[in-house]
Amino acid sequence: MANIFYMKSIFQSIQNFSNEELDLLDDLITFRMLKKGELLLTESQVCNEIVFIKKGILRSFFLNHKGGEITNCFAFENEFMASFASFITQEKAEESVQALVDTELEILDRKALEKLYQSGFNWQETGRKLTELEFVNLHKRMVSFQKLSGAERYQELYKNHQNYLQLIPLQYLASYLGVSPRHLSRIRKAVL
Amino acid sequence: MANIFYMKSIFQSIQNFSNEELDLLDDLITFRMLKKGELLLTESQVCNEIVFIKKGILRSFFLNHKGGEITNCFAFENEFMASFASFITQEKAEESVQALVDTELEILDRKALEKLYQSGFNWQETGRKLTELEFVNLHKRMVSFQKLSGAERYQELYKNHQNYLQLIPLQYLASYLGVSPRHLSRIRKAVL
DNA sequence: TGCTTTTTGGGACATTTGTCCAGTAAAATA
DNA sequence: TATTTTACTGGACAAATGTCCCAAAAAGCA
Repeated sequence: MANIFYMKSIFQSIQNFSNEELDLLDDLITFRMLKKGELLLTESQVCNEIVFIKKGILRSFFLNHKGGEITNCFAFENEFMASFASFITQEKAEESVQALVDTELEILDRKALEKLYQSGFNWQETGRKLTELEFVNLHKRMVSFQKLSGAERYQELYKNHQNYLQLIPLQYLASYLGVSPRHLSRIRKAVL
Repeated sequence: MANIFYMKSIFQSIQNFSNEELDLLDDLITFRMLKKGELLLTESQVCNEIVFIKKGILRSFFLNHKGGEITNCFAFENEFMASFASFITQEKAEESVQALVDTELEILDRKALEKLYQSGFNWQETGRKLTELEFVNLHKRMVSFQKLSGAERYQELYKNHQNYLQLIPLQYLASYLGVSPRHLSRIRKAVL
C-alpha cells in the first residue's frame, strides 16, 4: 500500500488544491521516528524543518539564566511543530525540540517549502493561512498569561487536554504554565 | 504635493515590487486621525482594518474578570496595529484599540487587503512575510514572560523604548508587563 | 490662573509563590 | 526481579508581589 501523508489532509482542509498541486508533496515529505527523550532540534541550530506529528508528543524548551529548562510549548498528534521563530528568521533557535514519547513524524524542510511557495499562488496562500493560525494560537497563549493565574491556566489546560496531562511530567507542565513544580503540586491538590 | 504613503515604504522594503504593483495601494489606503484617548476599535467588534501609525502611539487592551483593563500591546510610529486575532479569524475582538496621544493613521481594510492578495503572488507573499514578522514579535514577548521577571521585562523595555516610556501612564505599562502598578513603582525605584 | 480630577509613590500588611528539603512513589535499567 | 535513578508530594520558611490606602504631584479643564 502506498504511503498515506497525514499532512496532506491538513493542507487539503484549508485550501482548495488540485490533485496535481497536492501531489507535489509526494516527493518532498520525508519521515522520521524519534525515541522517547530524543532531540529533533538542538538549541543554537537553525531550524530548517517543519514537522507534522503523526503519532506522539513533542515539546520545545529553552534554558533560563540559571540553566533550568523552561517548556515553551507542546505539540500533539495532527499538529505542526518547529522552532518557528528560527525557521522564519533563519537565526539560531533558542529552543530545543524533544520527543516526550516515541514519535512518528512527517517532515517538510525549508527547501521543500520554498519549492511549494514558488510553485504558485495556492501554496503561497496556504503558507500565509498556516502562519496566521499559528499566530492566533500564540496570541491565545499570550492572553492566558496576562489574564489568568497559574491555577487558572492549569484548569484551562485540564479542560482541553485532560487526556494528555498524564503523559507529561509535572516539571514540564509547571514551566509551561509559568509556575514552579512545587506550586503546580499545590494547584493540583486544590483542584481535586 | 501628492500624498506620501508611509506604509508603502515598509512594503517596498520587504518585497521586490514593481511600481504598478505598489501603485495599487493609492486607491486603497485611507486616512484617519485620532484624538488622545479616542478608540479605534471596540472590544466585541470584528476588526476589519489594519492601521499603520504615521504619528502617535496606540495601545490595545482587554478586560480581566474583575473588569480591569489589561494592556495587551503598544504600537509606535512606523508600526502596524490591529486586533490581529480578530482580523484573521473574523470573530469578535477581545481587545479595544485606543490612541495614547493624538495619532495619524494610514488604513488598509479587509476588502483592500483581499484585492491586493488576489492581485497576485507578490502581495500574497508580502502578507505571509508580515504575518511571520508579527509571529516572531509575539514569540519574543511570550518568551519574555516565561523567562524573565517583571523587573527584567521592565528593564528590557527601558533599554529598547526609553523615549516612549515617559509618554505611557504607569498603570498601562504595569499591566503590559504583567505586574501591579504598586509593584512597577517598586521596580522603578530599584532600577534608578 | 485656579479648581478638579487623575496619576504617582510609597507605607503597612496579606497573600501568593518560590526555595530548600526529605520521605515516598514511580520509572528506568541492568 | 533487584537496583538505581528520577519524579512527585508536601512541610517549613523566605521572598516576591498584591491589596488597600492616603498624601503629594501632575495633568486636564473651566
